[in-house]
Amino acid sequence: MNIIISNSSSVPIYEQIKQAIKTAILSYELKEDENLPSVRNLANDLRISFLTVKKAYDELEEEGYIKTIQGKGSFVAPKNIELMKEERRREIEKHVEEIIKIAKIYNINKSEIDDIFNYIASEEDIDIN
Amino acid sequence: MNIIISNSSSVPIYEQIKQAIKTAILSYELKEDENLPSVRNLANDLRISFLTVKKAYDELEEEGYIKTIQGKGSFVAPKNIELMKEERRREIEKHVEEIIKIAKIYNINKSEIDDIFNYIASEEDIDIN
DNA sequence: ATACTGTTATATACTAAACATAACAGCTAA
DNA sequence: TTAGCTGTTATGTTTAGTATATAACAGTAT
Repeated sequence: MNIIISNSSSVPIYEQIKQAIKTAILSYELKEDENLPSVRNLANDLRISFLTVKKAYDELEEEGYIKTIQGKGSFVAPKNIELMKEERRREIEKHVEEIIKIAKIYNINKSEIDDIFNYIASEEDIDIN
Repeated sequence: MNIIISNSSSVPIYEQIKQAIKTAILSYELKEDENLPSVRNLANDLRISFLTVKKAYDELEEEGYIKTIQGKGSFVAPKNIELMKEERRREIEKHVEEIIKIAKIYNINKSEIDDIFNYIASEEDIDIN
């Protein structure tokens, strides 16, 4: 797993770590029961305090993404497949809600939004269909 | 103009004010040269410090949305129509970019995204087409 | 035992956000 | 002209969140 954090970002470091690990788990890059780096190792790699990593891990555990056992380490929690699909969907829903809210205020219709989709998709050089 | 702020939100109060006024301007609810509430009045209405309102107004001026004249008040700045369209589009683009990033990671295709669109649109009881 | 894991406690530093208060300055209408 | 609005500036305080360092403690495995 490759975590890159930005020191200058307004997003807290522990939050960046959480996001990176969440994404890795939801995209199956990290598999069930797979070992996460130890708090001290990851902290050394990222050149930050282990307390910052611990905070990220603590919250990930609270949210059910990982499981930590004292003396052993942290592991990807076994997760309900349906639940994971739901969570990925929710991420998208949040943004769609925002888009629709904006479209409503500014009277923008679906075809205009589709145009933006196609524009962004082509820019990122991916096939969205 | 009706501004509602949440004290418990993690979004700063001055940011909430900025967003509300920006939206009102971009949606033509506030028209060119229209008078904004005075910093002290708005502060009283919202029961916050006038310094917080001033911070919001200062940044809105910096971004070109309003114009402030000492002793007179703050006014909606005359804006380039094309520029406004661009800005509204950018708001949507930001979200589309996020959606595509997520779709890329999780292998979600456009029809699934469209389903979500239709779902949210129907929930909000609006015609998106 | 040693060397890894995670845990806890304490203390410090820094920053952003929000506030209170007071004094000052420009505009305008009575 | 003055009263009562506007905005401006300065100073200081409080609070919460983030991140750090250090040290000591506890569980696991070889």
